[in-house]
Amino acid sequence: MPIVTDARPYHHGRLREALVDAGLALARAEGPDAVVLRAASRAAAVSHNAAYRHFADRDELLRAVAERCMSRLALVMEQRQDALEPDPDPAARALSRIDAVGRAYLEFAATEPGWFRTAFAVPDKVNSFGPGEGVGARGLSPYALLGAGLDDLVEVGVLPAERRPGAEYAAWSAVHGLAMLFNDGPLRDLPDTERAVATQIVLDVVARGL
Amino acid sequence: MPIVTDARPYHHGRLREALVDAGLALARAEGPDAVVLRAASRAAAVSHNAAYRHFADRDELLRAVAERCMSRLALVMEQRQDALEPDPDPAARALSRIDAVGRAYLEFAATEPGWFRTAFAVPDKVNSFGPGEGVGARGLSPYALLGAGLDDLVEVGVLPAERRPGAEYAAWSAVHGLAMLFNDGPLRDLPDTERAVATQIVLDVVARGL
DNA sequence: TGTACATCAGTGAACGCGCGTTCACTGATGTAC
DNA sequence: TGTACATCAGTGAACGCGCGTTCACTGATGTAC
Repeated sequence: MPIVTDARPYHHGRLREALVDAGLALARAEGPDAVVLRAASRAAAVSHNAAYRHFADRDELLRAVAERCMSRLALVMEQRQDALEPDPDPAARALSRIDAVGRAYLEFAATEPGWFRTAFAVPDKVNSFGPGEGVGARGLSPYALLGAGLDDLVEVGVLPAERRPGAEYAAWSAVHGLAMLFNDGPLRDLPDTERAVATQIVLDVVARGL
Repeated sequence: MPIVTDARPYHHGRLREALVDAGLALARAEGPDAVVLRAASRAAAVSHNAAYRHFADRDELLRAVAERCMSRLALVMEQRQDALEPDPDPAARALSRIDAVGRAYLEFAATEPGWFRTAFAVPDKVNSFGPGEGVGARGLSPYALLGAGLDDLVEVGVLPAERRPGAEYAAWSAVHGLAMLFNDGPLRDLPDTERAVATQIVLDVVARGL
């Protein structure tokens, strides 16, 4: 029997999770480009190629991290919705729920720019990450949460059914664009008060336009 | 007198321009990250540190390239506007001119994704690049062209004056967001026909919302 | 209950890549006298 | 008109960086018998 003098055994035990956690920390601080195998291995206190026992290559790690980032976005959306005051009026409720989706998106981009960029850093289709990946507590992706909100708008009669198809494009583009302009774009130096104004204008225009 | 046997003299003559041109080609093919001193120098057939005679560092080259990209965007906008059929109705004319701004933006992003990303790759404020930089043939930046279009809308009575402030945010965000989702985002695999639909929806919603 | 052996999960050294940047230099050019 | 000299615009070698990835390896674990 070997004498165990160190709390850290030869076998890590949960290295895969540790690497993803480390990658998440890197993504948070520096964005997707910082999610590299060597840095993640360093953070997990493991030699830099131990990672190859758990990921085929760097891209596989990045995908795992990006999926977690997407989940976090979904969770923020859900939290924002759950925090709403109960409203007896179904139309008002549906409107405030979709508003919460948009604001959560912008809040996430503003407070976690690294994670936000990382969530969109991997090539994939609309419903990224396949079923059950990149989702929140209700099992819905951010895109699905947006779609559900729009469906509700139709149901309560706020959104004409004929305008429902493709409504995601308008809502998503506007909010995504604003987030990009704020984070990495020409509006990055806009003061907070002006940001709030811009946010309100964008959400209003989309709501009115739909 | 040295015997000149080579067409390429020791002194390049217009190395700065040659490096920017090379950087532009790199940006076009691979985006802003590919605008690196060594590759640009190679393309200009010059040793890789000759560049330091003309640029303080890599970032200065990137800025010069990005500014040219922004100019190209402005030029595409102007071309789209100039190509419009003359319309006697001032309101219709103003509307089609602002529509052309948005479509040119999306067209540029779609046909020149590398340049598009590069144009926004340098940290700067709204009116990037200072006066006279990043502008089109009329001396206006893309942002200024958008603003001018919105001013026209007010003038012809299509846009209520009280909604003019901040209207840039809504228009720009929507179009920028769609471009990002198409180019580097989750909508990158959308077929062309669906792209056209999404584009139309986004432009319609913004127009109606304003 | 013991043991041989396959398998799994790590280690450490090394290679190659391309980059930014610095150094000491040389060839070409222009200008004061 | 000639010439010394400052200045400008290049060259070539080198350093250091951090990365991805591969190789041959070793320590730990689990399982068939």
